[in-house]
Amino acid sequence: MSTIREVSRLAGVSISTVSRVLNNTVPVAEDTRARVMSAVSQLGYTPNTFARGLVTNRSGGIGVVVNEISSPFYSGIVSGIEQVVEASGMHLVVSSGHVDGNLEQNAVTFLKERRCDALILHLESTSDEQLLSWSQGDAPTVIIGRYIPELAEACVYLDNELGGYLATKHLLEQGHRHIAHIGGPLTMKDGRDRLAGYQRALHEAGVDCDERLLVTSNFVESGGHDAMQVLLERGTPMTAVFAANDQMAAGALKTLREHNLDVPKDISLVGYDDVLIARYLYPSLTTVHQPLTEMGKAAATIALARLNNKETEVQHKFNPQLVKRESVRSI
Amino acid sequence: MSTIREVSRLAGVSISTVSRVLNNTVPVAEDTRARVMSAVSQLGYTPNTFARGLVTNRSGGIGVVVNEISSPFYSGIVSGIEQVVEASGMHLVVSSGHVDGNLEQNAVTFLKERRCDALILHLESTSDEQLLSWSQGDAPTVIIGRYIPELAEACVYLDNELGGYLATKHLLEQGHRHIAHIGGPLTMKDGRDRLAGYQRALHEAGVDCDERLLVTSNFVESGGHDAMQVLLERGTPMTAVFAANDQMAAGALKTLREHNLDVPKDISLVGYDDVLIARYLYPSLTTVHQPLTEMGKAAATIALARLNNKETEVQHKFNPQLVKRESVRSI
DNA sequence: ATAGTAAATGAAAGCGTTTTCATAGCTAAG
DNA sequence: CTTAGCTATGAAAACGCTTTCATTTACTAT
Repeated sequence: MSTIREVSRLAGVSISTVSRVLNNTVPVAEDTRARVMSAVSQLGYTPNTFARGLVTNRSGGIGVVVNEISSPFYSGIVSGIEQVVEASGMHLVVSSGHVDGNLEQNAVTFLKERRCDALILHLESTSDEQLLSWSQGDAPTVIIGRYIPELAEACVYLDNELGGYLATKHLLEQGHRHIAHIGGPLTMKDGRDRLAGYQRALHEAGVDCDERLLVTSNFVESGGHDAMQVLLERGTPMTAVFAANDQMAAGALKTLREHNLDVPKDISLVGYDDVLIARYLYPSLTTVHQPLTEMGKAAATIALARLNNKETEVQHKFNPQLVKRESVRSI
Repeated sequence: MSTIREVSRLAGVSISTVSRVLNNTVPVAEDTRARVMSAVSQLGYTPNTFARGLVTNRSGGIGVVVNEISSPFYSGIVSGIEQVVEASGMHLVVSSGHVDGNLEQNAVTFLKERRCDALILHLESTSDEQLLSWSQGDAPTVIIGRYIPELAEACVYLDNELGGYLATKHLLEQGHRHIAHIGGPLTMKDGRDRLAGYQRALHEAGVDCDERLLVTSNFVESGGHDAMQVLLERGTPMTAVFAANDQMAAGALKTLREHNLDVPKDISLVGYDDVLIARYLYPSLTTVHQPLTEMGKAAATIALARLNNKETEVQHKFNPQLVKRESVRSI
């Protein structure tokens, strides 16, 4: 690896001049600039990141923490972040939280130690207070999937209450009156908000909110499967189910099929997230779409803007959208 | 941020001693070690990565290039890599190739400039020669999804020919004789190998390889959809289809449904990859499973071993496995 | 007792940049 | 013709660490 000194010797200038050419900080005479550039390409010189970082205190890395990269939900977000970050010549350092609170903490600490220039976090088991304290640190911090008033400018999130409302309202409009809800864990804000939206839609329509039509479970396929089982065993009449995410909907669909119930003929079904499987299920799933990639892009844009002390007009609150497919019928 | 100097002052020792305590390089008297450690935690000191890297020439980062993080296929691999890398106290720097050859090049160059200690690559549009030349560089390089004889020790790959063989053989065993194949692009080795396995199985069973039952297309849903359309239009009799990946199988399934053909009653269907959707499709898809996470782990293990000049016994060639679900029936 | 050796520690060089400050060479104003 | 004010460049400090080499101290062996 060649150094800036070798370049300067070959070009017959001082290392300061080489640095200036490379960083475009100060005007340099055209011919010296040309000599330097030619020396650079002759030697195949690339600046040493460490030396540069030591002086500038910038690593060029943006740290990202999500629960689990391999989930379609998170990888959609990461993909959006990546596009923006890489376009700006920086790079992505990824770490997973794996749902566990301690691991989330570790992941963040880890990235901070690695001197990431900014952090983009989607955390579930970490308190608002903790996030607040992290945000005081040197590295600009952007939070995805949560709204914290004190950090409003640093939050990118989806209106989950609205999503729940849209899903339920759609079912109401199709004539359904006995609508069950398979909710996510109430410990998670996403789960609570979607439930709240469900309830608001029912109230607005003057439909009673029957407790027996409500089950909460985990955001995975088996969670939906079990929850549907519970609903059927209760025997409460229902014509539609709104599941708080697509994987739960898929599980519920399986249970219904096991009971020889047809979707949407016997029971209509709505999911949430619009991940890939929603399109592939049979019947394809009516669900609530979240602009994951867009949200990732927005988060990255905010992070970069803060890093460079620039102002940006970026959307913070994203709206979910109902995607109508084949799993709902009107009655 | 506190520095090693402040720690040394607080502990009443020299900075060399602090460094020695922190890196465990040389024995240090028990009481001095204790004094140093207490100073470290009092100040909340963390070593500056840049300064350390400048001396050691190690960044602690492992670079990963895949086509597209948001695809379930790649994120499975990345997830495996991450587990191993993070357990070793290093971190992951991720960059996407996005199928395009130039971008793949860029991504690798980018990571090399970032002084990643090792690289793990899953590339599609890059030649073996290029990979070979990259492997000569300072950073150990591991290649996923390809076998290059000169780099045998650095390759982690799946026996795709065997996978194609298993899928086809299964259909043959169920009594099928007219088996179509929706292949991937023949420019991609994966596509060619799976096709080869398909042909070998047919030959072994003494079944003619009818050209009219062969279509190639792109590894996406619409590719499968179109390819199935072509097969049906040709009108060649067939009772089963082997698609070269699950997404194509899903597309084919859609086409069949549009033509009121039932799977598996009228046509049996086998996919490849066993990504999440395979389980969720209706009927759930018989497919060929690849141990993605395991392969990622293996790749990371090799990279770390090379980095530390250690020997490891790691599996390089992984075997695919047939997963029987509901999309095949015997005739 | 004394030389010799091992163990623990300190001093200082060096890693490759960026950046501040100084200087040399000009141009324009008085 | 002198001097102030630019502009382009160079010299050198600083960033925070690891590591080599030197030094001190404490022991062991003669």
